[in-house]
Amino acid sequence: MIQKNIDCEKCFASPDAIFSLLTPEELEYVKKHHSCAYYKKNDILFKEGDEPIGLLMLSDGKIKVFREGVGRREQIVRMVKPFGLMGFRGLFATENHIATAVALEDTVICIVDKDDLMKLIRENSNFAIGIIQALATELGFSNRRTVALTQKHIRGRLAESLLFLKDTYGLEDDDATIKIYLSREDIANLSNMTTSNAIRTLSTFASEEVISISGRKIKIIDLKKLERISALG
Amino acid sequence: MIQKNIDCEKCFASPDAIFSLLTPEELEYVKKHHSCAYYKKNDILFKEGDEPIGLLMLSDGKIKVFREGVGRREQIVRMVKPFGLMGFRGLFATENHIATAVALEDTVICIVDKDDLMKLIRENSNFAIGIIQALATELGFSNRRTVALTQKHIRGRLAESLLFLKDTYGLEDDDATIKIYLSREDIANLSNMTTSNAIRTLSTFASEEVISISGRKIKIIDLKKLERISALG
DNA sequence: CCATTAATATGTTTTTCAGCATAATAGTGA
DNA sequence: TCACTATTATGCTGAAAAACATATTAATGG
Repeated sequence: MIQKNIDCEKCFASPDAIFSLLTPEELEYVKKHHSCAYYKKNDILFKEGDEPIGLLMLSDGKIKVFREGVGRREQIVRMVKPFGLMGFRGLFATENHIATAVALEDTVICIVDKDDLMKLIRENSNFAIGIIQALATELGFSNRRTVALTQKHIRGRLAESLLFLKDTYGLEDDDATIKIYLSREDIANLSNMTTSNAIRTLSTFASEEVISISGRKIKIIDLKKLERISALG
Repeated sequence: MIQKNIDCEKCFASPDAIFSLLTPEELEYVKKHHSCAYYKKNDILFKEGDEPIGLLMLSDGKIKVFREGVGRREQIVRMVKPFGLMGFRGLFATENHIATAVALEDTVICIVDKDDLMKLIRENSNFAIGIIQALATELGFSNRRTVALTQKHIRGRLAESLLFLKDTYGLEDDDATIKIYLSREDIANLSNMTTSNAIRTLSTFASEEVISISGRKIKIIDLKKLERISALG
């Protein structure tokens, strides 16, 4: 699965990626020592219980990270977009992965092994602060999400998920269609509801002309209304 | 509210506290530059929307951290025990507080302002890693909790909360009574249910002889059973 | 110490949503 | 291409939990 030193240039070039915080020497070092991995749609990057191997940066593609709860029902806790970091939390909490990561489309990731990661954190305080920022942002997201998922009703949860997907992956050229191709089941697992209810509620939103649906493509027609539904709960 | 340089010795002496990672010089510096703050039961440490001022370490007491959701209903996202860190997440995510912290009993905290905090993180990689560990652990907790709160049924959620309180604050000398004094409302806000349902379900647990209740004191009678209820959902 | 308010307790009603069933449609592999 | 499977769609039923109502008990302040 893992091929050495191919095709993560984007990770090293993008100003959005955490590697932009490295010194030229460190960057050179990482370029030499990292690995790349390629995954096809539905491939598993890591599973709950696996030992973390280091820092994974998504170079290309989309990933869902979920936990299995009661009755193997999955709850998506994160959606990753390019240059997002994964897989290193457990290293620091000294535990194995508590979630599973699956590619939603063909995906390339960049891997920095744990020793190199620790080395960078120790040597470069900017990089360490970058890691802290990533965790702090993610924790904020998680706390907000906990409350939204537990307190909002189905319509509110689904509306919030759609807005979240829009914010995360953006819109297509029509400036309306959410740039992700998710099954109804994934949308349900993101929004803490059954697949039936995700389908049903999406249909309702469509009939209310808040969104329009064409297969798995979801177009936001009335953003204000969608935001209102989300805010109201 | 804030008095300078009094009574946080514990924070500087405990091997459990993050300050144990500081060099003697840094420790001296923090001892000189920190502040102490004293709060009575129900006092607010910080509110959702407030600007973070630095790192808060709980020296003595107990604190709940919650977010207000739909209809001002509060969801507790964290319970802090001595030497736990608070209030710095927003500094790194560059946003204001997204939650409110309230003292559950008389409380002493130690405050390191943000400039000093940044200085320590930049200078001492062990300290930086300590901060990373705190965030990583908290994020793991939050993710687990999201799934438990959304997927488990009332009994499972309440059982889990009781076990969580036991693990966080420990047991009294009888090795059974949970060492915290919480209102039913707080228990409900921790467990994502209405106060009525918290009261009702606690009564049920008592009648099933899983716990026994004496006012706000909760004694765990059948730990195995409680764990089973929590695991089952 | 009493009056007032807050917290706890418990019963009843209503809403929300999960669970199940069934059908139609879309995807996939031999 | 056709058979087979997965996904989407929709209706119906029942369980779970919120909302509401009303006592009862405990805590608090004048």
